[in-house]
Amino acid sequence: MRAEVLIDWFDEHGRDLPWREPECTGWGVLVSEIMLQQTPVARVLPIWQEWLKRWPVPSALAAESQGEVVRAWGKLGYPRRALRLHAAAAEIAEKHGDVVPSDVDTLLALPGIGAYTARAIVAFAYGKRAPVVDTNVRRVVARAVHGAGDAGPPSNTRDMADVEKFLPAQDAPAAKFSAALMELGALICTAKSQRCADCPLYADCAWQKAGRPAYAGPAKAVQKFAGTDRQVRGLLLDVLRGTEGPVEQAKLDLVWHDAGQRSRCLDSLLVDGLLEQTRDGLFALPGEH
DNA sequence: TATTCGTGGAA
DNA sequence: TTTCCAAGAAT
Repeated sequence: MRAEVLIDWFDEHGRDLPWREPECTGWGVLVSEIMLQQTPVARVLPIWQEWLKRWPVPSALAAESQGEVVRAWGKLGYPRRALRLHAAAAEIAEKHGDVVPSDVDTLLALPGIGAYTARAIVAFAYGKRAPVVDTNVRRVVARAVHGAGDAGPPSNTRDMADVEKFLPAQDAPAAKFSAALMELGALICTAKSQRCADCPLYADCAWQKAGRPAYAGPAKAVQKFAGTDRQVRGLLLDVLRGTEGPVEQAKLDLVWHDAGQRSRCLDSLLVDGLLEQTRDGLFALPGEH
């Protein structure tokens, strides 16, 4: 894999996303990375714009109530991310002078920031060299390098070692290479309907040379949604998002027929801190009563 | 390592 | 209509 070829392609075809603008702060990049975990760019864009305008620095978000942050998270999904981002903002404000850390280990210590996000921030916010491995990168490497139809089960150590081999030595080109690799997976080397005719790596892609064989690894578990606790939790939380103050349990009872599952999900939301119960037994978003 | 955690658009 | 999947993290 030629880094230079990929970088040239990125310069010409990469999307103009606001968190890629030179004036975007480390905080802006951090917020984008958290929001983009498992959520498509198109849905993140308007919420990100709103958040950065409303809370331009970590301390601003930290000063907000948890409930308001959960409400502003809207329907991006996986709302525990909103609580973790709120907690990370507080920690950055208190311990790091309101500046997003620029080294992997410090970032990894923050809530909601794992192996991918820590390195993405280091690379994209600070232009430093770090192996950034997400689902796009894993797929591109699986195809272009290993000649497989798709990536097998993740192994962070092995996946990062794969990328490390191709990562340019200098900071700036390495950071751009990382962005380019992800972008290729997002725009060209997609999970389905690949656009191989437009791929800058076409000439020496191992998958092409092998005749583009289908994925041969272990079957990937497809996540169900309808009828799961995730759906019920989402329905329950949505009632609170759309309401000003606390609500009675009777109001929540309307969203799902199975009382046992409803109760279990309500409990789990309380445990997660996404909901709280008031002294009168009403339910509210955290910190809003 | 395998599960769990939302949501909505596209094929 | 159903199925797939979209910049993962925590446990």
